[in-house]
Amino acid sequence: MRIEDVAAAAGVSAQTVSRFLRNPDLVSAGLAARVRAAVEANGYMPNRVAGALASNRSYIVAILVPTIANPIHALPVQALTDALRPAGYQVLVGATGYDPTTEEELVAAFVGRRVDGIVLTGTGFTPRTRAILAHAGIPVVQLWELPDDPIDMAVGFDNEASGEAVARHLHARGYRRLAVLSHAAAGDTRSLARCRGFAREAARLGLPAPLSYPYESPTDMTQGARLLALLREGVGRPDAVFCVGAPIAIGIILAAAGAGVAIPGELAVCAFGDNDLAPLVSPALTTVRVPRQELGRQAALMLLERFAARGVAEPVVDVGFELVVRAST
Amino acid sequence: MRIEDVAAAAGVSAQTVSRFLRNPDLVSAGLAARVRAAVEANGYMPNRVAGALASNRSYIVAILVPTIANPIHALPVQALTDALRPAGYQVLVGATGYDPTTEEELVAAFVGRRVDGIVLTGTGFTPRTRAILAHAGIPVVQLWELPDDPIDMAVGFDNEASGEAVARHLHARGYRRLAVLSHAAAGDTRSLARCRGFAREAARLGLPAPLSYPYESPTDMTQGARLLALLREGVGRPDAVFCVGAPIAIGIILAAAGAGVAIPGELAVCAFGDNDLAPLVSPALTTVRVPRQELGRQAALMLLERFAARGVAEPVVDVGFELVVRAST
DNA sequence: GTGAAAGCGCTAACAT
DNA sequence: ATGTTAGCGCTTTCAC
Repeated sequence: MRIEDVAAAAGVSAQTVSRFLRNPDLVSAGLAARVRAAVEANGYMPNRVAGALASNRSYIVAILVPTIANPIHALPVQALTDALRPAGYQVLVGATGYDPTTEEELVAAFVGRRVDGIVLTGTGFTPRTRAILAHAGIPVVQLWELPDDPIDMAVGFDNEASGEAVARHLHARGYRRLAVLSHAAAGDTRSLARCRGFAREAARLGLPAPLSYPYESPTDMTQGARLLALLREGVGRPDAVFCVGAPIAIGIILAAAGAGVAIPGELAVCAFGDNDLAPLVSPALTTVRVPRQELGRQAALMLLERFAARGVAEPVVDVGFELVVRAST
Repeated sequence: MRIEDVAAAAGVSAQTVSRFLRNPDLVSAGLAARVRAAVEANGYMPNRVAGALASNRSYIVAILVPTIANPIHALPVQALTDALRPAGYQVLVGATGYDPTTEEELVAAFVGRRVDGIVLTGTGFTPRTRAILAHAGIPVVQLWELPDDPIDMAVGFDNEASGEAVARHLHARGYRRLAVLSHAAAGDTRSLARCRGFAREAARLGLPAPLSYPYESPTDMTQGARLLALLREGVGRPDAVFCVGAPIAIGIILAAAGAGVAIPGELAVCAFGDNDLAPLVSPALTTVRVPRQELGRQAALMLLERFAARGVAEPVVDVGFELVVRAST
């Protein structure tokens, strides 16, 4: 069933049906009624692929995340999806696994599909990724960071500053022997930035360089026991640890209870990334909270503004972060 | 830059470029080299929208979930995405929020986009949803259940049986005053099935009907304290509770520590849905584990088989479930 | 307000 | 192995 068949059934031209479908007000009441009847009688569903080809608008937005399985990224995807749907947009998701090459391939695939916009939870772009995006000329929103040299638009916060804030907090609480646990993937540039800020501020405060222990899986809470043991054996016995990823911190707190390690007495624990569990574990976990929903929602709003051809006033939006101090430090 | 421009640059026909792009082996080595050079020189990216229209294959699969923000659903989305990508498919996600009407709208939108297949984490379909799907004639996989009357294909397990298994386990452990906590949304038919199985088996074992307390947000662990209090005041003081959703159970276990309620001494706790935290909390949580990755992966495999026009031997796949007994019961 | 004509950029089917 | 022809089903543009 094509638009022309509906037109024939309604005794109008295909153009009238097309107009009615997109904006019923453009069609006189009489014809509108006939078209509506014909559409319903035949169960006609417009072919949006053909529409996309003809209009050069796909009404699809793509989002790239390291992994959807991590709630920290699933939430922005959900918020983006929700904010875009009322405007008729659907969301295509790609998981890069923190791999810049996969990211490049996905960007190429999405550009080939002529998506109307792309949201990137970046992974240290390859030069070609940037080139493809520039060449495609579609709106791009970088999420989770505030790049000096944005590809196009960005919604994020200052990752280095978040690490600095944590270092200052631990220092103010009297902790002097710091450690940091972070994700080892090369593509996780934002984790690196947080660590960088943490180490720099520690140095500025006259503290020794934080001991650093990388781990592989950012969501694997069972790593807690292993990492806790590592910390307890660490050179100079750290008295506070900054986990750049809340699940690891939760794992440590739960493991500490079993191992009889007093928190924060023997070891203070805090984390980047708020988590539903942070206030519930015992002791409650000090975290850096980022408005993750807002990240996705803002990205959607900026894209919609662009689609409406209104220029975006503020191409880089800082949603900020907040240090939520709880009992673990 | 269109395919014809590339063809002109390479001194071949558009068809040769098209062939080369999809299967280089179909083109002789000499021409292949020229085409490749022309493609790269011009940074040509095929327009997959036009390709989809001409071939009637979009290489897009849609998946509907209640919400992506819940890890229980995010994992199958990730697994589906991963399994489909090597075959050149991308995934469009829709969040129904457990609302059948939203589900219907999303199904209509996806069908309009001519997706090659749809995966449904169903929400008690409206009749129209079924009609749209039947009319579209595309492969459909229902996830998380084994319907008697599947729309097309299904990958799941027996939800009622999982509730029954839990009831038997609690009875065998000597618990006699059961309660069940479950999600209140009308569209959450699978939670209802688990409760039904639980209650039916309890009756068969001669136990009184389980007390039932519904809650709104399936992922809100802070509900734990409130629900724990409710249970402690419950008529006949339940000695065991089945949480149809692990986050609630985790919340209860964490709250119990603060409230000085002994688990399982004063209250046994178990849950449907395994969770990374289940083995880590104290006491470790007894759960029904479902192979969630397998759910997404199997759905992908079945769709790919269909796309390859090989008939699917087994249109309904039971991935089973497993009762993982831990210290909380 | 409505309709006719001309593509959008690709692939299927057929011919060579 | 390569080229030619004819759409895919819609929207854009322009005429009435």
